[in-house]
Amino acid sequence: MRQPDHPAIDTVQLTEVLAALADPVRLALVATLADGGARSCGEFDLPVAKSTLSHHMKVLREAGILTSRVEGTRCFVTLRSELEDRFPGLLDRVLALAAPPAEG
Amino acid sequence: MRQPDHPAIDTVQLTEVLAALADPVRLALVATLADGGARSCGEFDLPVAKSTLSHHMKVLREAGILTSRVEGTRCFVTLRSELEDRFPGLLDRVLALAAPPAEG
DNA sequence: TTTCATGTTTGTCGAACATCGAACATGGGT
DNA sequence: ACCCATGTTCGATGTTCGACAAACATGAAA
Repeated sequence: MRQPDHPAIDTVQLTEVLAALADPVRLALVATLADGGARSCGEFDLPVAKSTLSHHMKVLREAGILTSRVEGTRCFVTLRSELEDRFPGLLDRVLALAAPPAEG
Repeated sequence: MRQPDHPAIDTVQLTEVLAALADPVRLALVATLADGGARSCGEFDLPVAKSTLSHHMKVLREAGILTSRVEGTRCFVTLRSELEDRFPGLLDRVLALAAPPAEG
């Protein structure tokens, strides 16, 4: 597996980021990564086929939201820290609001 | 013209709001309303046909982002203040980041 | 009532999207 | 070399989106 390309963070548009986050599967995916840790793609427990998951990863990567790193036969993803430089506070806010109510 | 329906703010989903904002025309539209004032639909200077504009208004209304009020033959729109209750800080953050660089 | 202004609704189009399964590519183990 | 695990890419399918023009609805003005 070749290392995937990541766009220069300056070229990422706000509407592109919003569109990437405007999907339940992708938002759940990003929320899982919110602790800053890395995950292999297979670790996500989402109700989609692996090809679909791969697609969503690509959308998030191209929106500058996460980075992929290939290691052996696995692919680790992390939130892309530069997104905070480009759109300060955006992801934090969205993730805070996307978080489960956490009451009771 | 009948008064348009607005969804109960509790029923609005975050992904729906994000999707509504993830379009350049709609984002520009919302940014114009950011001063809190009302505008009639015709006041917006956007490069789309009026039917298209009407469609975008509908999307924003159904996402709980703005309210429409019909007055005579005109239709006034405003940002919907309850959105702030539902998703605190979201619109502020997005609009701050969408704002023109304002340099020079 | 006829006309005009302002929006909305409807129908249509092509583009983009979400999803899947199948096929493929790659690397690690045995 | 062979097999398995892990992802990616491809092709197909159905849905949604954004755009427009045309038709409609409504209210105000003449």
